[in-house]
Amino acid sequence: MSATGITLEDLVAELRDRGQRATTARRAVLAEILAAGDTHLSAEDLARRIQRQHPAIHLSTVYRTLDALTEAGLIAVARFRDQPVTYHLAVDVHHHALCTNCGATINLPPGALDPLRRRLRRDHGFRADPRHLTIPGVCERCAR
Amino acid sequence: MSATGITLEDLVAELRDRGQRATTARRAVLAEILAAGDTHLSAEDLARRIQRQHPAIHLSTVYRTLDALTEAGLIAVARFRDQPVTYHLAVDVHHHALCTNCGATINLPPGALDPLRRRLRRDHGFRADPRHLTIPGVCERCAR
DNA sequence: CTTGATGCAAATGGTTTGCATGTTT
DNA sequence: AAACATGCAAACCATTTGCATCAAG
Repeated sequence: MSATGITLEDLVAELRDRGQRATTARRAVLAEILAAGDTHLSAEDLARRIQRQHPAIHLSTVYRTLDALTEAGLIAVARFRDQPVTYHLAVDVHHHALCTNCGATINLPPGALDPLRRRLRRDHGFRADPRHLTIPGVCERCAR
Repeated sequence: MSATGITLEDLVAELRDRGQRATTARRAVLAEILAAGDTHLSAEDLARRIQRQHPAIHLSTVYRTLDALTEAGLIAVARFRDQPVTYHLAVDVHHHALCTNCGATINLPPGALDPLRRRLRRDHGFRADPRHLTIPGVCERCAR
């Protein structure tokens, strides 16, 4: 499901296109997020992993980098419950279902929420913007 | 839309039924949440309001009370973005849409997400539990 | 060389906790 | 009286920020 053929260089190029600098820290963050596939990582997760290779890269830099990458549209944010915020590649992934038991993530196709959006619009005049919506529940394996 | 005929005494009775004590602080919190109707209040919002009548009730007590009431199923939690967590009556309100512009809340009928749940179940074996889901977007008035 | 990114340490802000005391049952 | 809730101050923890230094364009 995460077999997008995206490479680190694609992401770096994209970053440059948005007028952002491609620094060591940013490459490292992108590389780890790319390597993580569907797994969602917190800022601290990322810092720990990155520091195996680049001990000098500071947690605060990771936070600032994550902000920059989010702003650039390369990565997206997901929150759930009390857990710290997590990040993942934004490439055409729009909604998630998150297993509250094992933490597994299911990426939903971009249109999955369209019927709901239409209904909200029609019945309540409400323009839903569910780009970063995470739906809690229990995944197939955990359901037994 | 918040014209549920629920009274403070209903809530207090419910609380007692769950084996919890009906203290001044808990009554005060329930009263404010009830008075707030569809508005979502943070712990600090509630503390400020409560302290107008009961200056001695401490913010930490409000937090502990909110935990207790949530545990008892009387109130429910909603999160959005970076904002602090907010609380509202749990009585048969299951999903929300929240205007990111003005903060207005739209309560969706309990079945509003059923089609989505069915699809997730059928296509991914995923049992969604969207009890506390809050859908961001822009409400009718703010859309112009 | 100029602008923006980084490391570090310190600050922030929402939330939680330990403990002695007060209140509910 | 026993069990539990509360007030207060202090701790926590994820995240942010100020500032001097460093690296990318």
